Amino acid sequence: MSKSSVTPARTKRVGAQLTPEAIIEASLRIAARGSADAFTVRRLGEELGADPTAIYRHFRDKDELLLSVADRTLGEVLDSIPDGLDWKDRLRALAAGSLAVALKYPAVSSIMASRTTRRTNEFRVVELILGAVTEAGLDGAEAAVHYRMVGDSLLAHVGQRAAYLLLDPESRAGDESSWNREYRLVDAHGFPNITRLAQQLAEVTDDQIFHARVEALITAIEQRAAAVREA
Amino acid sequence: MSKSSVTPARTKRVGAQLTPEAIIEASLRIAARGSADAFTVRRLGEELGADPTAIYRHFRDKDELLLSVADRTLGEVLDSIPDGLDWKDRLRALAAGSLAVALKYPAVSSIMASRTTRRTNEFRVVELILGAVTEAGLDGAEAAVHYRMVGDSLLAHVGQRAAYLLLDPESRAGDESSWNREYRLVDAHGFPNITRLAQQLAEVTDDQIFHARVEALITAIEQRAAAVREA
DNA sequence: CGCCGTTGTCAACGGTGTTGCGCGAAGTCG
DNA sequence: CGACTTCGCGCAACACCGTTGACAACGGCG
Repeated sequence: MSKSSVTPARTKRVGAQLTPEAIIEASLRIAARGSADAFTVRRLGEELGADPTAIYRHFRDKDELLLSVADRTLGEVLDSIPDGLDWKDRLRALAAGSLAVALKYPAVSSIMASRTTRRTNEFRVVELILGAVTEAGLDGAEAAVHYRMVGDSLLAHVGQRAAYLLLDPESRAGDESSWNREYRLVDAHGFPNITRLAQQLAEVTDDQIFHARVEALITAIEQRAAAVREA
Repeated sequence: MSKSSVTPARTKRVGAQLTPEAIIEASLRIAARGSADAFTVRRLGEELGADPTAIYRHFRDKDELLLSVADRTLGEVLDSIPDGLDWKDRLRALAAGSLAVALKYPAVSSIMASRTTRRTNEFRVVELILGAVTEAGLDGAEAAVHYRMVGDSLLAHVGQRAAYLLLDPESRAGDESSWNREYRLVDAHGFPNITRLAQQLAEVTDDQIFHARVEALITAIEQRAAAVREA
């Protein structure tokens, strides 16, 4: 105890087959395969060529591993954002990057939709959004609330899309075709708007929705900043 | 086949202990208890005083039951919306009602955040939102996209809040305290905005965020309608 | 009455995350 | 250099999950 607590960092065995890094990378490889139930401890062991339970020597439980993996994907998002953009385009780039990464690792981001990693890359994302709303002209409590609005909305939308990707094929088929089936058959008297817009509802694309949601966030910040400036 | 298809409704046994109704109500009772893993087939059997697998005589699988239960909760939402509101207040009432129901049955709405029930009450909600955006002045593809924006955003936010409620206590404690712990300790040079706004970030309430998100949706519809009117 | 479909029970299957035990090798120290 | 400790790993097992198939009891109907 006396000596080991003096040099705790050196305790690492050189010949350790598994490292947190290797486990995280294997997790990403599995998550990228996309199939719904892909990311299990046993499959992770398979991918690593090791016993599944060996993972527990490096992460307390699957949740802690997941947080680490998720933070790694946040790093990918940040790397995709170019410098020199104004606040609006920075938020747009963040949104687009988040979506791309979420669709790349759906198993991860669907679970993380309502979590925080509390790790370094998350701090960088928070800083980025706060910088954007600050540049837009908000500060103090206003900035804090609008950061949370942007962060939570982005996370939620991206998690939604990822979760949808993970649905078993039959459930997804049911959801997908509903606009062309169930919604076409509703009673025209009771549901005039659905009846009138059935065709357009079936034609809406995910990208249109995503665009509308992102622009709504930007507009909201803009409006609030304008109101503050006036006061 | 010939006779049973003539009177399919009468096939019901009079003495049937279990009915779809009873199962849905038991599910709601369990979901309302709130604990994370509460809603399992075995616990449902316990609540019903029957064998867990008896449920499969009335629902194809747990997913189908879940869709039915979710649609029932949508009914509760609709019942909470008063008549005679203009489109903005109708959307606000829908949002508030959805949140209230989601927090009442977190186990249900957290799973349903990226699903559609394709059942009657969902049609009514869709009709309601479409009516609102129509009243706001949108039509055709514009109305369809903005309906999806509102519907998906609402579902996502509400599912997020519900999922958070279901987190095991230690994870939730970690997430909750992070604004007062990890975020207070970041490097002031690398993260000036976080450092400056740490106090305000810790003080943001869920209701403030919810309000901001709902108003952002309304503002976006308003702006789009104004732009369309001008053209 | 006797058939038959419906409904509940029971045991079991394959899957999940997780833990306790033992082994063997790497690092430390007399 | 040998003994001792430490620790990463494999193995077997546990509790729980959703789901299935066989079987028994029961009611309605010919």
